Amino acid sequence: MAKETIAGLARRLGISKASVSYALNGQPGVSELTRRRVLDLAEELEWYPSSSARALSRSRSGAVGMVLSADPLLIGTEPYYMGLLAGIETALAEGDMALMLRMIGKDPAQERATYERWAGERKVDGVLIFDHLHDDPRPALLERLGLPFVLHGATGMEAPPAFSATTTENAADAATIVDHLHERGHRRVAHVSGPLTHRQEEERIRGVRKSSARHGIDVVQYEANYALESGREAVVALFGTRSAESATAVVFGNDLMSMGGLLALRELGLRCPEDVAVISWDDSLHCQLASPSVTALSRNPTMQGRVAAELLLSLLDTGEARVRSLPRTELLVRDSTAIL
Amino acid sequence: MAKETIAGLARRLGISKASVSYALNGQPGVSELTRRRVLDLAEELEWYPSSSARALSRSRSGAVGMVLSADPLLIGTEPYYMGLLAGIETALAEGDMALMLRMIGKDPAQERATYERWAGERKVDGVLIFDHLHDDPRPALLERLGLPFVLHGATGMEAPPAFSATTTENAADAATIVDHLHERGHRRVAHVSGPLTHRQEEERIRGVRKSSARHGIDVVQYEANYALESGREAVVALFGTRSAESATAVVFGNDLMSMGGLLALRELGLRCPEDVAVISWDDSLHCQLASPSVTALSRNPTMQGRVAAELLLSLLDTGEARVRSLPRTELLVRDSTAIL
DNA sequence: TGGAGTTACTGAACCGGTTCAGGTACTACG
DNA sequence: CGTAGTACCTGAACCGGTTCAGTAACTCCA
Repeated sequence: MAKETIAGLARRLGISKASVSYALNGQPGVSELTRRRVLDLAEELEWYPSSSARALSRSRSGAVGMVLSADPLLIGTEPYYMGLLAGIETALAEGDMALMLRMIGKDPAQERATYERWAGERKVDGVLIFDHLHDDPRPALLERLGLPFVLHGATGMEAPPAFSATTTENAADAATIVDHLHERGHRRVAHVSGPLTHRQEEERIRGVRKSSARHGIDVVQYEANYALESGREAVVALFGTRSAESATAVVFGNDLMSMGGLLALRELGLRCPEDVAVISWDDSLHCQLASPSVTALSRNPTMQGRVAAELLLSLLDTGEARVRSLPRTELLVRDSTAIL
Repeated sequence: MAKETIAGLARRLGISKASVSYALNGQPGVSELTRRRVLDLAEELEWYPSSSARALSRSRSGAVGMVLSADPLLIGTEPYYMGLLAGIETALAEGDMALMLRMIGKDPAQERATYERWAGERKVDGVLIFDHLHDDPRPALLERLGLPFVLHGATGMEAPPAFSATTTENAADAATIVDHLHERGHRRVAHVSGPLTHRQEEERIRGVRKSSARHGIDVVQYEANYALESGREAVVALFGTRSAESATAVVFGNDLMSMGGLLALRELGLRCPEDVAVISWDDSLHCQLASPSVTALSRNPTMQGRVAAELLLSLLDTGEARVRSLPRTELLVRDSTAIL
């Protein structure tokens, strides 16, 4: 089973390499008869063109890269990223692109080095990046490297960005959440956000403030870092000293912090939802399984991943940068905000 | 910023392409002085060799593939695979290999097609496979395709397999679990396994039977399918009719089924651990967060992934197939098997 | 002193595709 | 009938590395 090549096929059929290539790629320049003969032979021999040879001559690797930069401990527990990944991969597969995955710690230098190397080696045709940071260095870096990219979840842009991106309706989401809490009778809520270095958090905070003001709701802000433990700490800080003006509801920036918060409430002897209601900005199995189950905003990560990947494919295809806002989120009301 | 090539470097330095190549790859044939000049220039120009050109001439793609074949819904919720992935990726990165990821549904034909294509296109140098099935067609297929592979979690081999694999100590794990239950006073336990098409389940069942017999414990067997819902169904089937001979403890094959089981127990009005104790063959955040928290066997997926990846790297390097048994597991005792 | 051995280097072939610039042969049209 | 146009096909260059065979200079030792 010596490896066949295009030259081999050509020899067997008594035609030139060029004709075989044209036939395989559906390009004009060969008769229908010849094309059929080539395709039939390729199938019969179970032959596929060498991806590296193709990549070299086309100057296209056929792969896109993704750097998952997160605490290794967190990575497995963050269901959002897995859903996103699944959506991205299926969309890429449909566009006949491979996904190259790199997992690194929360080290910006390493992420940067990865992009530099990928660009230099021309190992990927483009990359997907997420977690839009304040003064995010990545767009400029990738621009300089000439590596096409899509920023998933761009936020806080005054004007639409000059690059491809998906955008989230953080203000609308904030309104959904606050409206729900208001309807449930809450007049003083705490908002435990992720780190403010993430631009989306700024936007969420603004949104929560604005919606709350409209309803005459008081907001207490607390900055955490998406980890379970930080959700716990937030609750201890917010409710540890049972001050009279404690909030009656807490909005957590993701599902893990919600879980941490729930644990802390229990430890403090506070009941959920009777004493404190809880609502999560991210849904996941954790929210469903917790007791009480946690009301959550479902962002449908798989769908989001699909949208982002399609954006990247179209960018690679046409070279045209586009911005698409992500599909509507959905509030899944569960026990943690039940009416008493 | 026209893309530099090896020819460009050679021209700038006034030497031949061959010398540049030798210098870059640490091969003999160039003086130390020349090597330094080449390396310095490469660094100065931020130049990296084209991966596709290198892949073509070396006949090595520099990537390994992994097919995640699972219900897309399940994929995000199965923390085991994410941990595994993280371990694999970090080990591969250390060996300067890239990870190519493909996610497909539970469709064996599609998995097979993926391997055939990867082999034909020589897109990956090897693959990692897991979930050893009964009459698993993949080892033979990959052998035929000439695609090196490591089977993660091989089980039920009479003799050590002829290919690279990691093996799990299912019998020892079963003993750990049963011993613990016996110590806690249980004399009749139910074992909710994953599908018997998975070879590891056969081995686990045998192990549980054997250890139980030694302790004079009765075992009820139930075959489920790893999904949350199937854990719930198992409990309903086992405890729905409150027969006198109901078990006092349930062993679940993974964390998701444990969660489903916990929900079902609650619905049936059975208390855990008072009426029925629960123990999970897989640990995860779910087990920690559940109430009661669930005693679980931690398999340390990240470490396992690392071992599997290292095995593949050494296979690609030396061509020598090896079998390594996975590191010891650890029983994390939590509330679901508390002493009353 | 002369031949073997070593070191440093080079030209050219090669990996396996894609693509461009022709070259036939055949059809169409004025 | 001459020529332009088209359909089909080919040889050769090219993508950017690696590697082999060969050459020149220099060392070493009998």
